[in-house]
Amino acid sequence: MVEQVSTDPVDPRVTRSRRLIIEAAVALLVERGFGAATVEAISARSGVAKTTIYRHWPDKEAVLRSAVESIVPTATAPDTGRLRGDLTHFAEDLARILTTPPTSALIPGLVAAAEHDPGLGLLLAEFTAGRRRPVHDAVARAVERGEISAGTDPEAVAELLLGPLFYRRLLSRMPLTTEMIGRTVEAVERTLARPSR
Amino acid sequence: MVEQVSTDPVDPRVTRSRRLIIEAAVALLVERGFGAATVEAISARSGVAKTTIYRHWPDKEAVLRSAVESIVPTATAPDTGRLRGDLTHFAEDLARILTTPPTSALIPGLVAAAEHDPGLGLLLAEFTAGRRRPVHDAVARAVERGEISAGTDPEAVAELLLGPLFYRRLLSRMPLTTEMIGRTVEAVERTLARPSR
DNA sequence: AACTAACGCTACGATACCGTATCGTAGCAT
DNA sequence: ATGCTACGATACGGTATCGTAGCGTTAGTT
Repeated sequence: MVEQVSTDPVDPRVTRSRRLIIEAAVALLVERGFGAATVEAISARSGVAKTTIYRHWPDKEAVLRSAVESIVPTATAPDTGRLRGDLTHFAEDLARILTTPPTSALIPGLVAAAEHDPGLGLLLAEFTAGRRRPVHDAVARAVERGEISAGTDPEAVAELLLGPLFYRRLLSRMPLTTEMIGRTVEAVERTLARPSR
Repeated sequence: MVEQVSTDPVDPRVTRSRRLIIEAAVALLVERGFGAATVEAISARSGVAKTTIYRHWPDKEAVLRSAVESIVPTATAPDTGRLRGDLTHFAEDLARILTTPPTSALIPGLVAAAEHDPGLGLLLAEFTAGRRRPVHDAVARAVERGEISAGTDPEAVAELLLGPLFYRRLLSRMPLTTEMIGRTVEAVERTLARPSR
């Protein structure tokens, strides 16, 4: 009996359709929010028939989940050798995500939609957890280097750094300037205790 | 000619209808979000005829704005005589707003709706600005008392304090414990410079 | 070239809304 | 008691969605 490998129902038409659909869904989400991301709008924008959309996804929510998944960025975390540098890199990366499409426009809607849609809630939770991990790593490296106390709570550091950035984007709606980012990183650093030996 | 004072078209039926409508709208917003707050649902829930709703508001958005306005809390700002105390009071007040209905359930939806509805955007902006003001005041008092440097940026302090709290509620969805609040207030304080004389 | 799977198109049925119109009723004021 | 005003009930017309069905067409596959 031939091994039925799980891959390769790769009809190029299928991959093409899926790609066009997701691209259109993302564009609509970004430009006009969750409310405007309707199946018919996705069909019109992608040039793919509505029927075909339902051939690949069971319902609208599934399409939107795929669209959101397709643009969740992975956090970058360069090791600059100093806590200040690590945190700055990280904060600037987050600021980019918060201020440039497609992610920029998506996050507010995602936050609200997650409140009543468990599937999207899971996506959001994964996204934010992934966002905090590089901070944890940076803190761990700083502890190893003896920059900061071993008792430092990495989660607290992450919250202090991420919180103000998200706050600007979602609540106060003020611009995320490099000046503000630098100031926040410095503030977070002043928070931390030097190692006691 | 009798002075036609601008007040008192207070037919008790009117006030009663308005009250029932707003109560129902708030309940729907809180329990099931902006998407479920439809005019027909408000009518059904309030027992007030849909016609009557349109007799008092021009359209659905206006009703929802009134509903949101009706539950926007004003920020409290007691003067405890110490920055630590002021900030703690304030943070705990905000934590309550973020974790107890009706405001708790409303904020995520409001954040998203504000993205595409200028009217609600204005409401959100006013809400957040009002939230930061007590922090500004507390910082000003602390400067006067000589607790902290006169060069302290009150806006930066507000962001550092509010950001992590909102972050927990909206993004990481972890509980807002008094322990976490205390830790955050302490961190914000460590950020601040003593006055140079 | 023939077969097959994916696709496009059009048309539906079913809801769910919005906002308006009509008309009769009930409550308030005087 | 009488008039005015708000209200309730119902019914609309109009849109916008969702998700499905039928059927012919196209593009890969072999």
